[in-house]
Amino acid sequence: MSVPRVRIAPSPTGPLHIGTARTALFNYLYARRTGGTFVLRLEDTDVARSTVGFEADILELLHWLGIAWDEGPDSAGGEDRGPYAPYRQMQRLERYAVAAKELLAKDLVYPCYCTPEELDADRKAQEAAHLPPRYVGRCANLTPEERAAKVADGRRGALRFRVPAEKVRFHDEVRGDVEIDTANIGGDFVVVRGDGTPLYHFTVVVDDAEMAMTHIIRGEDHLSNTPKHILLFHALGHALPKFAHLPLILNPDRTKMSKRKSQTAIADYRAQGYLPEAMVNFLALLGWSTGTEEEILSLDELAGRFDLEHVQKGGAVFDKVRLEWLNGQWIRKLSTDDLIARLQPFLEADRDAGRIDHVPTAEELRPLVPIIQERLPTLGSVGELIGFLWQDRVTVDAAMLVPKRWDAATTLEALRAARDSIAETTGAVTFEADELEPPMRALAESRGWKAGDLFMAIRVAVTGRTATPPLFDSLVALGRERVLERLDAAITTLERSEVSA
RNA sequence: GCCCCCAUCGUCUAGAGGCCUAGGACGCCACCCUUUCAAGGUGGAGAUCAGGGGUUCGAAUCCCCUUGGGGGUACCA
Repeated sequence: MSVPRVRIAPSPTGPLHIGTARTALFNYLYARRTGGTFVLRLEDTDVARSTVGFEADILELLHWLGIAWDEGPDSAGGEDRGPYAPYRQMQRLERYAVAAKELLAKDLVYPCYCTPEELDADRKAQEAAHLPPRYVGRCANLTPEERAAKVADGRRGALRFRVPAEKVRFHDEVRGDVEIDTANIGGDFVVVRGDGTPLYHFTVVVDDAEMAMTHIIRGEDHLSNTPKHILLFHALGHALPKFAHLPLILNPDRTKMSKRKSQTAIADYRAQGYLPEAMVNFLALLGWSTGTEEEILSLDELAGRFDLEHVQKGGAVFDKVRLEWLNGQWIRKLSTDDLIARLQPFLEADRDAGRIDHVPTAEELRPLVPIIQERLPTLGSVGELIGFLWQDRVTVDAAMLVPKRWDAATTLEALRAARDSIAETTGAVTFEADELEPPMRALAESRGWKAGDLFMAIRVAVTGRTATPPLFDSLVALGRERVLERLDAAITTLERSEVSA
């Protein structure tokens, strides 16, 4: 067989969805593994719901994930690239019209003048009679006179495909042989709306045929629709591509992943600080495995291993906890400069949201990388981790300042002693972690305190939180002046609560 | 309702008749490391392979049934 051609065909009716991204990824990986061509086509025939904003979101986030396509539009409203242009269905309308005309001429398709009300009544009647819903065929055998009468009556016909009575059999690359009786697909289905715009099942086949797709790799939700597509391929006189239906990505309750129950927009994951490397790695392993025990894999490594044989048949629950773990793995692999660069937008967002008062420079950030890199589950958690460094002041209440095993009086005494020690024994110039720690340990020992308790009191006083990166590194990052200021403020807070108590 | 698909630890999965008294990873628990939090290390609990019948010397792996779950059933995609 010739070079494989595969595609992703998103509808710009919503932001890039986890499921779409996963399907795009599998197609991309398949193309790269086989030396094939990966095409992106925009299915924008649902004019009422399609927007350029969604188109922009989809294209941009696929780029962000590193999923590159060989043919199709590169950007929203941008020009198409590739020999089968255009790749937006609304710009391919004549082609569908030509195909429809051809089918009409062969009587493979016929005009249907049924009104929505009639159709609705049919459906209700069938439901009441416990019959499966299907088009009753009212317009299937209209005479030319009857048609003319309908038209004269002002009715605009939709085009319906004549579904032949047969069993459609096909081989699915992941599921094996599938057989569906056309008696069960709902009767003659509409292919072109009354207003002349084509419908999904029609456009997808016309385009897949014209664009010479060799493999249709898509979600399992299309498995039941495949007979319609096969019938259409035959009607159009085109050879069948191979089909591969991927297992669905599921909500925790095992229903098809949805916006209602899960976070489905890729943009939201990016905004929270998930790395594209982690998203891709995670998505690839939802419904596919290498067959080995490898699991931390880059896009290139995935492309070198991907195959349809190891695609799972059953649906896969989207486990966000596992994603977070993988994200941590990828964050730890980043170079210092790379991490700093990727953190920047998140720090700016923290500043814009008022969570920090100013954004550190790359040089301020650099010495912190060793102590934060292994503590970041996501890039977005940086503010939560070390935001106290760029807040003008931290607020702590007296209760929080007192370590578990201590009382307020001890804490006050300890903070005063620590403050004095830092003020007296360390200079601004040599304010280093190595120099800060010994006097504090000595202090704890001389008073019979556990070093950990002393450290905790200082930690809370200076950062406003009980969980932070190592204390002395935090003090160094804060600088002598601010450490003393914050210790003073904490001491004052404690003194006041002593008085009122 | 009807049609189709699916079914291994809570989750993602390895497994294509004997290598499985079912392996790995996430999560969980314990311990180690340790100033907190992480990260890391070690160990542990966790699946009678949905259930029942076959086939076979032998089945998680093949067949059938049952049950459960999911998807599809639009002039949406």
